[in-house]
Amino acid sequence: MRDGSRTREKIDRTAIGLFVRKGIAETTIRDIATEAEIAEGTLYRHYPSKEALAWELFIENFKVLGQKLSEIQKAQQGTREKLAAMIRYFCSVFEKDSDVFSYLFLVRHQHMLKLTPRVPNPYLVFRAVIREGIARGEVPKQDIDVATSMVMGLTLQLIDSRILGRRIQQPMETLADTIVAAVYRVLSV
Amino acid sequence: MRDGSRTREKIDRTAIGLFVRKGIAETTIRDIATEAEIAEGTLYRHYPSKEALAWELFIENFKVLGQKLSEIQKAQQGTREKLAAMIRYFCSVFEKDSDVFSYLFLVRHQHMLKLTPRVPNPYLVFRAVIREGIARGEVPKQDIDVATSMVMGLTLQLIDSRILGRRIQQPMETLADTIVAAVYRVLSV
Amino acid sequence: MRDGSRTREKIDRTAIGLFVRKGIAETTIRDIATEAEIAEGTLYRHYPSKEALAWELFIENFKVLGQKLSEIQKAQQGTREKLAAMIRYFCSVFEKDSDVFSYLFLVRHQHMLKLTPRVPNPYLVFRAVIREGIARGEVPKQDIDVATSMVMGLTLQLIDSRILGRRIQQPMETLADTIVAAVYRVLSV
Amino acid sequence: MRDGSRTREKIDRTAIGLFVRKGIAETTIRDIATEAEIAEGTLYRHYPSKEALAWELFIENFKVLGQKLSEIQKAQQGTREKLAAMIRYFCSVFEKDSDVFSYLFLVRHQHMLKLTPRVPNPYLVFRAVIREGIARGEVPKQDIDVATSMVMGLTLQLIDSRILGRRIQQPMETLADTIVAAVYRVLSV
DNA sequence: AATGAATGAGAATTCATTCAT
DNA sequence: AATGAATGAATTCTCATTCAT
Repeated sequence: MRDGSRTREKIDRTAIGLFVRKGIAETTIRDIATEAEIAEGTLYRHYPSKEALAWELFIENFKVLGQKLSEIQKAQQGTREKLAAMIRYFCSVFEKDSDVFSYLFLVRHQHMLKLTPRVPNPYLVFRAVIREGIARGEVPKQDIDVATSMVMGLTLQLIDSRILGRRIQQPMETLADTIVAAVYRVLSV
Repeated sequence: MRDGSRTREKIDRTAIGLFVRKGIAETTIRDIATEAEIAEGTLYRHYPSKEALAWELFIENFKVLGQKLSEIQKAQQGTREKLAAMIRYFCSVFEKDSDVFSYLFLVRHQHMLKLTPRVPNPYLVFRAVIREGIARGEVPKQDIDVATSMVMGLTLQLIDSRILGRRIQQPMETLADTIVAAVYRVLSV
Repeated sequence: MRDGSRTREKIDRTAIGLFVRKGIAETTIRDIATEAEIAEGTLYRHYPSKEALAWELFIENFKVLGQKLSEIQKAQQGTREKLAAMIRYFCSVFEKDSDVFSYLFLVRHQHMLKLTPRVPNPYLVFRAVIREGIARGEVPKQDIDVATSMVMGLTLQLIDSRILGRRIQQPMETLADTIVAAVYRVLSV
Repeated sequence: MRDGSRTREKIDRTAIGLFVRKGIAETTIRDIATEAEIAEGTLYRHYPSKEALAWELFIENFKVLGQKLSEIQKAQQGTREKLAAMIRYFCSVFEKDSDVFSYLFLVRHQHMLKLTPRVPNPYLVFRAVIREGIARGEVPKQDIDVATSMVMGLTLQLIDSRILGRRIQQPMETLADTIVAAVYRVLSV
């Protein structure tokens, strides 16, 4: 049991790193096994297939992100505070574990359609907060999905530029306040 | 003599469609050949490899988009008009040729690092316009790259939601004015 | 008719050169067409297939070599003179058209078994001369095929070293007398 | 764990046999796999490509032959004994493992230019012995490379005729003494 | 006669997965 | 649980040959 979970963590970390750097299709089981210093067959003790590995790594981290956002949101009172806390969390997650965040970010299109409404979902958390803000009168009335997309766009595109590492080089945490301010200007119609 | 340009166009259109729908790695040469109604070998008279095909389809369309944006921007006087025209163009391109636009959108991370500064680049066109707006005093002073990322984020995330086709269903062109207004609020610091 | 034979000669020369330099299997029709400055389809006006091309180039030149050797041999009286003239001819052919000679030399194994006894054959000419020399008492009695192989080996291995161009660098014609002398010592049992 | 050395030997033996019988280009991976009773993919666990397989089979056996000749030569005192032992060894190798010998013989031209001076090389061993023989006064003074080529030609052409199997049918070992005698007559200027 | 685009059978190679140890 | 040799289906790519112009 000790060994088992150690090995699995090594697989997870290695796989996410390679998936982000080379892409899933371009990463072979052998690549993962070599970098994780295990045998190829060993991977199959922990995951039934490469596809399952990619999916699990996505869905587990996606869920956790959704849950965390949900908790963070609940801990705040006003809409502005909720959004601010969520965006700050997004930024801090990226800085703390940029591989995991980048993985979620880069492969989300491939998996999005497989998501059930049950799965805790960052987009839906943002959406709920904005919807509630409108209901409470803290945010002007507007199309909720358009607003949610724009709010997320402000955040994600900065992270995107940061991942590409070309333009944005400051830590995302530094930018959180800027984003929050922009989000509020956008939402004020 | 038979002229290959017809064949090439068929390959291009088919490949982009499949790449967007299934992903590049998941699309086989046979898939493309079958759907384009050509022989597998024929593809190799037009592109030396699948990888080259994916790259050419990216870079050619990427360049054209950059060039078009550049022309559109030049045709306008004020910063607001420039940004408005560019965003409207983005939206209209997506509606008119959503496969090409989606392809650029979805694979840009894989190719971005291979771009030379010489290649006409949508991001850089936006950046130049915003920079000029600041210089002219039409836009408040602020970090140019942060501003550019946020402006693009507003637009791209809406398109993203549109591609996933779940939340945003209205045509992008309808949203252009909403985006432009939001962009201006964001830029007003 | 003018054009036809010109084209054919260009094909022949180009093909032999490429076959010797790269090997037959490694030379493509496109290689030949490009270097001969013709279209790929044009080659098929002159030869029904690549295999036929390789074979014709072999057998035509092989026959000519056999015939020439036969004539040369007949023009001489004594066995020694016959052998000397033949070896000199071998050497001079190599110097004058080393691609053709190398081609015959390098691919002979692939084709040898397809030869009919009717085809004029250098080995058989040498063999006949040696056999006659023994019959006439000009050469000591010995196994004819062993003797013929050794005589040809003396000549061919020098040409081989010359083709590889590493050790033997003087023109083969310079070596002819040395070879003839060695041949005679070998045959003298 | 299964040990791959058995499999590798089977690949080697099968491949050499097919390469000699059909030619390298004409032998497919499938041919080898089928005859060796392995899967096609298995071959690639042992060699990275067909080309690498052909090269390794050449260079490994070439080296061994060079080394053996070198040892054999050292074990003898006089030049005549050295040459005799080497030629006898050549003949016996051909009889014992005619596929390996034929392979070296038939493909040497394709590989010769890739050889580094470091690789133990049969030609160079013969050359060294002849050079030493001249230095010692046991062989008349003469051009060393011409002499070496002729000595090897005597042996190799007989083997060549034997491979083609048409004229020479007696075992090479029977011919060794004949060759040695001829070699000596050739060298005696 | 010549062209070169198109064909498609066949080859090499890859790699997720299995399985004997 | 772990290993890594073996598998074989699937994929990319090659290239001799055909054929419309």
